[in-house]
Amino acid sequence: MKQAHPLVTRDEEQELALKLFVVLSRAHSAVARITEADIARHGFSPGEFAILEALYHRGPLLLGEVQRKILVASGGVTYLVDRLVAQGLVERQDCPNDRRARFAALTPRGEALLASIFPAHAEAVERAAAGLSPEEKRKAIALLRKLGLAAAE
Amino acid sequence: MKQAHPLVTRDEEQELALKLFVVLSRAHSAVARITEADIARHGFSPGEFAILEALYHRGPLLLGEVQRKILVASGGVTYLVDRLVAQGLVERQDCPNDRRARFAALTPRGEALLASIFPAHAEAVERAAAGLSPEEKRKAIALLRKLGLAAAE
DNA sequence: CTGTTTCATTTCAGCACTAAGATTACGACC
DNA sequence: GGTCGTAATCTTAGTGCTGAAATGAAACAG
Repeated sequence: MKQAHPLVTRDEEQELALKLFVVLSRAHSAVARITEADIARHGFSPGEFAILEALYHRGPLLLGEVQRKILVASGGVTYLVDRLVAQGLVERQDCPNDRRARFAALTPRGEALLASIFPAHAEAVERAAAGLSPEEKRKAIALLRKLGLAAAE
Repeated sequence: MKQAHPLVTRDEEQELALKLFVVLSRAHSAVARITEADIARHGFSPGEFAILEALYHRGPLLLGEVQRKILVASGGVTYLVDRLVAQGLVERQDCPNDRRARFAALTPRGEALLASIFPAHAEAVERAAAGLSPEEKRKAIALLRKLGLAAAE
């Protein structure tokens, strides 16, 4: 299909890949450090907050959907949802069509909490990403999406 | 200084930042999943391998330098170096100028091991990054570096 | 010197999460 | 309508790492 890029040797290609991996890791960890500090202010772990955010924006989700969305191991979903249930922010609901499956959904209290803390969180994310202009953000989004989709096969 | 970008509203800016954060997280985790699977083949955790790699490419490093390079908590360096010392791959060396500080350095066995496994690891990273052309990799590297440096303050 | 502050590393307790296996339920096919 | 493969969730034991406090050493002020 696509011929190897003729002006780039294998070694240069490999060096680019290694460099890309380094800056990707460092950028992610620098940005995550900021957003996670904001999350920690409210006493949540990253995984807990990821679930709250997913349910807040998409409504009730099957636990398996939650797992795919937030990328944790199967046991992790159970663990995290249990903790949020214990805080009264999330509840499990039986799935009418499939007795194996269950929904996770925000309780009214969880809904209210997220409505109150999400705007400030979005601003923290905005500050963390403030190093790029809107054009640059758009380019970075397109490139990262392409990279991520290819790496996920 | 730089005027707010006049064609982009606050809400659009925030949405871009949130989207960027999502694709950054997903790209990182997709790529890391591939490289960590390769690392696990040799029985190392990501942190252990990061230390081996740093010492392999830069030679002996002070433990504090290792910490900054691989971005772990202070206790993490001690823990990880201890494990590598127990496997005979790394050794601690006293620092002549400062009795508080210590170097970590590869042993001959660690050096030989890395020489034997690093090429295949580099190829795994190359495959993980194969979704982008060399031009795209260069653009992504520049953008991610800018983003990462700004987020790290 | 002496005291205080700062720095490099280690110790230790604890936590967020993983991975493997168990459980229960669906679905399709004889 | 049993059987078999597969899917969704939960259980459990364990791990890789964090964060705070402790240790010991340097640096600097007075």
